Amino acid sequence: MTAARQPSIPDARQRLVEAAVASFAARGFHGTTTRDIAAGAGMSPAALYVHHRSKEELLHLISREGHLRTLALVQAAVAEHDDPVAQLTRLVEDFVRHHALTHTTARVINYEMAALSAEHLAEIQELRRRIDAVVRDVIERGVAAGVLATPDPAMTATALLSLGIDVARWYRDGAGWTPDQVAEHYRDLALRMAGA
Amino acid sequence: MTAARQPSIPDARQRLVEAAVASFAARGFHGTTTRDIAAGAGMSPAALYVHHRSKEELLHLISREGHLRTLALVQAAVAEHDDPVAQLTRLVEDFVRHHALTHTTARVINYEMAALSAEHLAEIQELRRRIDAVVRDVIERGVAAGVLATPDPAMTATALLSLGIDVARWYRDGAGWTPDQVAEHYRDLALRMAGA
DNA sequence: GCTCTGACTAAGCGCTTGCTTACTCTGACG
DNA sequence: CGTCAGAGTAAGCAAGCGCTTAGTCAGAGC
Repeated sequence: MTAARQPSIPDARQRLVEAAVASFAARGFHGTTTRDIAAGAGMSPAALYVHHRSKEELLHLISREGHLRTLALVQAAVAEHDDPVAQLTRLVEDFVRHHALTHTTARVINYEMAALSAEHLAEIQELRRRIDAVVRDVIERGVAAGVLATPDPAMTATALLSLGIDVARWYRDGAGWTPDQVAEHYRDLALRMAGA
Repeated sequence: MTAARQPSIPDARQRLVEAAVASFAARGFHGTTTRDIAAGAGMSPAALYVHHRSKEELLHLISREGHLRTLALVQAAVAEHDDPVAQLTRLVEDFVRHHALTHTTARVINYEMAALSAEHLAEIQELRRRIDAVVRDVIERGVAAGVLATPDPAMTATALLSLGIDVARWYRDGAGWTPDQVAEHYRDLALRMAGA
């Protein structure tokens, strides 16, 4: 009973999520119709409501999974090393590469937040605070240990996150730089910014 | 005839523009209705069409004026000095302060571009290329003169512009930092990034 | 072979959308 | 005082919106 629906349901459900990501990224949440999403998944308009409660719930699903993945990414970067400089190096490189690689999803989760319901928005903002705290903590520990130097660690943390997030806005596939090239250059910029 | 309409027309027309900026920034272009805009300007829904051709034309007007102002800002910063380091210092400080001060308008012109018509989008992208060229040129001249040092001036220019633009996304009035504080800190970050 | 479950859809409901039409009103001009 | 231009509006149209209803159909279980 529970095993029998595995091959069928997740596939269609996931196809709808992927079509929603593509549409939301291209035209925004309010510029996307439920018919766009269903057509993108090769289904009739009503099929969306077989697998998801509403258009907003789709956005929430995309947003929550994306933020959880980003939180896991920054936590993993910090867990790998003890030295704040090594942690920051790894964190920025992974964060930037991730935003270049998944720029379509990243665009949705960072620029369509205003379309979330009040409760869903609050949940997402809590995840963002936790991501923010990890980055700020790395810089504060680095400054305390004397291996980093910046007059305002909180603002420098904001700038580093901002720099990484905004990659999702301007990055284009196959136009100039690869995700690895951007990640490496940004890693060096970040180390300079933090006074390593 | 031409002088007589001065006190009346521009006022109502401008009020509609300001209401559109507020609505577009809060809910996005597609999330804003023409009734929202008209109500924000204290008028009936039909009044919008007395002063503007369409909702999209309002966005175009806001976008063009905003980009022209930003272009003028970066050109003025470069015109003030001969030294690339002094030019970059002034440019980043003014650019960032401007994006913090006018974050509502800046949010619209940077994050609602996809809602423009094909022709209007092309016009705006040309303005953005010119803004980009000014910043890239400053860094390239600085590197050539040996007063700046970065392995990829074009990517560093992209990062600096990105950092300034993204201020419009996260900056909140009266929450932590003043526009001047952000401008000063970001100026110092920029000089480190560019290897001054 | 019959039943039942669940993925999927054709049709469409009630509402909102961007924009228009046909009108009123005010105030400047001769 | 009559005319006329232009700011503004009440009412509404056609189209599109998110979502629902009532049903079809394929396959698994007995």
